[in-house]
Amino acid sequence: MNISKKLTLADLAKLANVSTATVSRALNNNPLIKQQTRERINALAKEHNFSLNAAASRLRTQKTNVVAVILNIIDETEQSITDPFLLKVVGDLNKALNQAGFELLLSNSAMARDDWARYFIDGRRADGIIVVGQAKNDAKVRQTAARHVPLVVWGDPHSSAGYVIVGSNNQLGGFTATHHLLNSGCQKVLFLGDPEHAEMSERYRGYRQAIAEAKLEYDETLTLSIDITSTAAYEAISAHIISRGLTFDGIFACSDMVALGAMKALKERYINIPNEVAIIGFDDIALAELMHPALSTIKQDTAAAAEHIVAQLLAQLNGDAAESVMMDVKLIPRMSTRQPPTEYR
Amino acid sequence: MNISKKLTLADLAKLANVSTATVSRALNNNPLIKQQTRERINALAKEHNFSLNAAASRLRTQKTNVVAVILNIIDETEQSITDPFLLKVVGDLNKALNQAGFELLLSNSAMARDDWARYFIDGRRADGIIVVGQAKNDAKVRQTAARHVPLVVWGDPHSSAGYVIVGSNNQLGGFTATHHLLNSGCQKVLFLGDPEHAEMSERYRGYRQAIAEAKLEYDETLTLSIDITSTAAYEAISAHIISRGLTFDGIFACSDMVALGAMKALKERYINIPNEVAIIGFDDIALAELMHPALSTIKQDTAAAAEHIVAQLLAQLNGDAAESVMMDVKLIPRMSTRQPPTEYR
DNA sequence: TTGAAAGCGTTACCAA
DNA sequence: TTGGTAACGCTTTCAA
Repeated sequence: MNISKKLTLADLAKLANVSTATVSRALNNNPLIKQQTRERINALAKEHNFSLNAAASRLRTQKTNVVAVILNIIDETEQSITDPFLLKVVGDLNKALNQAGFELLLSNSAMARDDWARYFIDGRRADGIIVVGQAKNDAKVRQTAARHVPLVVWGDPHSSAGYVIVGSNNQLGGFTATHHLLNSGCQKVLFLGDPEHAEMSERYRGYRQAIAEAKLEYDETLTLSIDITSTAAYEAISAHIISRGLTFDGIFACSDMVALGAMKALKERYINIPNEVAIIGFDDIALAELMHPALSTIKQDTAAAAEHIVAQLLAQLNGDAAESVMMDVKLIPRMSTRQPPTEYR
Repeated sequence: MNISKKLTLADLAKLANVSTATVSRALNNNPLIKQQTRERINALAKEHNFSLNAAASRLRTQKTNVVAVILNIIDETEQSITDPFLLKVVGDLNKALNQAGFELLLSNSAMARDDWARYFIDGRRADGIIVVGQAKNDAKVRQTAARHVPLVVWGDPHSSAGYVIVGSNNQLGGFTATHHLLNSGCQKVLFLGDPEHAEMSERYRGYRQAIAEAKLEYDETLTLSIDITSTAAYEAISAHIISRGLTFDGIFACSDMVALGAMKALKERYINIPNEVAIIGFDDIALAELMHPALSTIKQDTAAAAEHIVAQLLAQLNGDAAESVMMDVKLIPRMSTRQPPTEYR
């Protein structure tokens, strides 16, 4: 369109025969400005396709209206970026941030520079930081929190670590999942996940608690510690069956992706789900109900979580007190844990 | 840590007993600066945890080192943000952009303001724009391209639309997929997708071409036009079988997610895959091989694509000529199209 | 090899 | 209700 040099606010002021101060106020909907003037200037701005220079505005106001979102995962080994659950969280965060007038600057721990607070906050690239996932080691998160920058972490709220955490009640989720399996007739429930990983360790705690409350003996060979990926799950279940046989009749997988890997291993051996082995996951990703049999799971409400995360971040930006939030989880029973009719039992 | 006011470059200059110009040059690795001075200043900067104010820097240089990535999908109805393929693309773009020294500002078409060029480029929020997906209607993309801003689109390179496109050879992909089904013994191949959608329409073209080349008659009742989601696929296949019966023995699904929806519909009816109906998808998402049976598909190399996209964007930023790039696709045969042993045929 | 100083385009204070 | 003007913190030209 217009190849001529980019219009500045000063140019617009000249065109409108007012001061730059007036134009600035009009464009920012400052109530001081007379209604008529505001409309005139806005019309002119639209006509000339004018838009404020964000860099200048940010320099002047010391505010960026940007939030850095860091996917805190270690490529390859850990829960990888291919996990649809993470995308769901990012998508919901994007929506919540936009509604609050912020933009989303995306990073992940493999890329973000060593010092998040320094790079994003001191460097005036963002006003606040959201970290998705506590990973196995939250050293970087702690380091960031120590700088007292606006920060909210999606993780496990049980771990009171000196920073604000929003997350599901993982322990209850683990308990509910395991309890559901036991209720469906399982006697030997296997845990498939990473008991060292912040959120997963809480799910594991819930698992142990459900076993204990059912007065069942805990069998440590039924705790399979793996990376949180489908592939690792597939391999672990396959290896277990090969070396020890089918020593379990239920699986609590610490995420839906992990559950899918396990299901593949079972199906390959023509082990019937749920009759021989029932299985339940965690997250309720879109794929869960597309599986055959449809995968039972513990649903995390990511949309609501995203709103809480943004709300807690805004509180910090306004200098108010922020607090961790524990989200409820919900059992979604599907075919993969369906109790068989009595005559077959 | 340091609660005192944020250090500026000027403060650092004072501490080092040099001018601001020298500090600026030192921090930006300007070769004019004496080695020794540079080291001294860098050490001081590190010691004081100094970091440049990006806003000021951007204002001065008129460069942001940010690229806006817009997920061009319409929520709910179209290929939704829950498609893991999109996350893969975003992840790979993030990596490629970081390597080139850029950050990724994430948006989606539902959120990005009406005029992308104005908002991101004129507003100095980003130096360039990457649009992921041409969607059904590329009006917004054309409008952006008309502004002659640095822009690269992930889409179908066949559609020469006045902007630079990087994407797979979708037509060949569609042909290869359909040809593979026919080769595996299918006679009546159903197309499941959206022939109106830019990339999908090319896959559809390939499908038609393969049918024609095999001298088979085209049956229009075997073209199922649906939104590009698993749910729509599940419903369409279910409805088709109910109303017309099993009139097909192969399905070319325009994406893996669509294929998964179709598989669910088949399995629910105990229709054997691949013996009664073979099925192939497109994308090769991580889940494809986790399905049971594992899903045959056409693999798109997203990592390589991301690098091409960034390279073409960089070319435009440097004022060089940029061109569309067509990526090769690859057939990944798995169990969902496995030819049964001869004695069963 | 370094320094002085002019701006980049806004916003917000103080006056009018 | 509006205007004049001094910053915001950096980079870069020109001079030394």
